[in-house]
Amino acid sequence: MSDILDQLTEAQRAAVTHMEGPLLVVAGAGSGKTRVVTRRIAHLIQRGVWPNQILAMTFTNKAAREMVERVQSLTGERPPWVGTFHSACARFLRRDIEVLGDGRTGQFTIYDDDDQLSIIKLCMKEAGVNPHELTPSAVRARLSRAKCAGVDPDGLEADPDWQSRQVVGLYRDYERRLRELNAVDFDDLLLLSVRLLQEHPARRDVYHSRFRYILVDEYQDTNHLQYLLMRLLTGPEQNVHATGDPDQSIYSWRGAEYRNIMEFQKDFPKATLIRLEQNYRSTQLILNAANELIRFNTERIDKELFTENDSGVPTQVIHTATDRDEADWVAQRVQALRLEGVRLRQMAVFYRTNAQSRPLEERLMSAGVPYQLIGGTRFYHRQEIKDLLAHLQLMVNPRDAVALQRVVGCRPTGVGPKTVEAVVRQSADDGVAVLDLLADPAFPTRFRGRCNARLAAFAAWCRELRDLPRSPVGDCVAAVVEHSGILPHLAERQGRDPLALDRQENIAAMIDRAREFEHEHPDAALEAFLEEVALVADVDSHDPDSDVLSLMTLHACKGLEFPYVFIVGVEEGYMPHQNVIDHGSDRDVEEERRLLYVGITRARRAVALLHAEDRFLWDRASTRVPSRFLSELPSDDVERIDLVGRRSRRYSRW
DNA sequence: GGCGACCAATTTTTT
DNA sequence: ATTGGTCGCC
Repeated sequence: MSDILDQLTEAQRAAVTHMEGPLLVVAGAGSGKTRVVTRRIAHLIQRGVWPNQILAMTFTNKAAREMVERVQSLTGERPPWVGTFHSACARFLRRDIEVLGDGRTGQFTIYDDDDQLSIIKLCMKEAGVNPHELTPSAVRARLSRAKCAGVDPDGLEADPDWQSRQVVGLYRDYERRLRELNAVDFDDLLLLSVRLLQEHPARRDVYHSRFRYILVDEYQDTNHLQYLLMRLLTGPEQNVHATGDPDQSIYSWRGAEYRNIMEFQKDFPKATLIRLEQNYRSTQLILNAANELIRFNTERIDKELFTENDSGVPTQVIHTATDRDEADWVAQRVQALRLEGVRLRQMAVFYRTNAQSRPLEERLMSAGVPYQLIGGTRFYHRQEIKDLLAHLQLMVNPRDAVALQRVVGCRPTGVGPKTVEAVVRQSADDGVAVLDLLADPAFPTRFRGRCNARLAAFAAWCRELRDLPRSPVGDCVAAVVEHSGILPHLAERQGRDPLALDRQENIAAMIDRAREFEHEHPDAALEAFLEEVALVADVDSHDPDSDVLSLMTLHACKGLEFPYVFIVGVEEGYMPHQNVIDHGSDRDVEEERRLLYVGITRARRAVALLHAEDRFLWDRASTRVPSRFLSELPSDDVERIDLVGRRSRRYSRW
């Protein structure tokens, strides 16, 4: 017990020892929030609460894992259930989705945003919508926004915005298709869980008696559905604990409403409010810069972080001639710090968009600086990985015709889109899952189309796929790779596809990943593996133990900290982003400012903000303007270094 | 109808 | 860098 309460300030201790009733902790950047949350969980457990009566929801799987580890080392007990909203919902639905009676079963597939987009394109094609007038990604954004706000097609029909009403038909088609495919998208995980709890009080009671303590981290970034979920999961005892910081809300584009945190006390009038404003992470000068910057936002609760740390060194603002010089400066500075004995894992580079990593990577590579890229072209989104996953998804969910199409298309099978279309139509007519139809030994008699030898051979192959052993997971994935013929097919393409070798290696890495998963969860089913793969975030791949430089977007850096931080591309067009300048409101600009605030407050010892005079954008040179946010920094605490016209020409490619 | 080759178009941020 | 479209060949 004693070490749980060790070295805590009064405010922190009050939060840690809070037992019953609603609790809101407004925790500024670097104020020891994680510490407070993990210790509160440990404290609850030590006071006799069973770990499995606690449900904690974090923003990323990595945060969840960390929390589990820390609680475990504090208590030595079995850890509570910690996960993201999405993974918790996936588990609720695996169990209970059939209660909803919309035709979906516990074997549902989780579609990622790419799958979502292809379904929307299909719907648009069928409805004869011109994709140039209304782009599929705009439709997706609207549908997602509607879903996250809890608006169904009927509700959208009443929307005052005609552009929203325009997509009502597509919304209905899209939903119908997902139901037929026995699939859900990310938003559905939340939406259907909310529906489950709202419409089936008996299920809700089950969850209430199971989870007596609910904790929600990063509350400023919850959307309406997540808010409803929290309220629905909170039992009559109201043991709900939310933690967050309105100044770090950076996901409004995904439906996050930081008003949720502002109104917690209205929702729970008995709530205890604890504010953590002392920062233990950064130097005074870093904090001055951050405080001064965020003061320019009008919509916020007044909050001023303070620290008793050293004043440190001024924040540097570096103006270079080109993007190449910018990358060069970072590489050289990293090398210099290394010579001073700073480890690479103590440094990180942040940027606004994933595409900005390219010039950095080139310089770092030639300078011999090892780095890890968080995000970017994500592993699980590579085509060969998606091809392999489609096989597994089809095994689990025999109704997944989208997966079937991918399986057919990833290598020559003698079967093409037209034939698949006919088979899918037949399976719909018969009311039989498409894989079950194909795998049926009586397929030729049940399929009313032409059944030539190639199709019969493919049907036999499908039967073998369906009957492969599904556990243990590692063996299953290896067997599917073997059966799929993906590797020989890639080997054959070696000459024409320069990436063929990489792809083969990625497939091998995927088998390793499955074996690892099997090792961590010996009894887990194939479904569980697919779920993990579908729901892992990019920050989840961040490995703080390997001694390399970390590169990531400003969104991905949330929740992390590094002694030395570089932020590149601090220019109009990136910060704020061009889309915000062109179409955004003041509120959107404020979110961009918060994004930079989050980046700066990750740093313990020093921050450098870089911007270039000229930059290659879409293969064309463009002249850049420093970000408006740079002029908002306190000039006394900032050191401005202008390198334009000095060493630039040496490295310039013009 | 299937398949391979070639060209264009898209990328803000992510569970 | 993936994908979706079109074209010519089997």
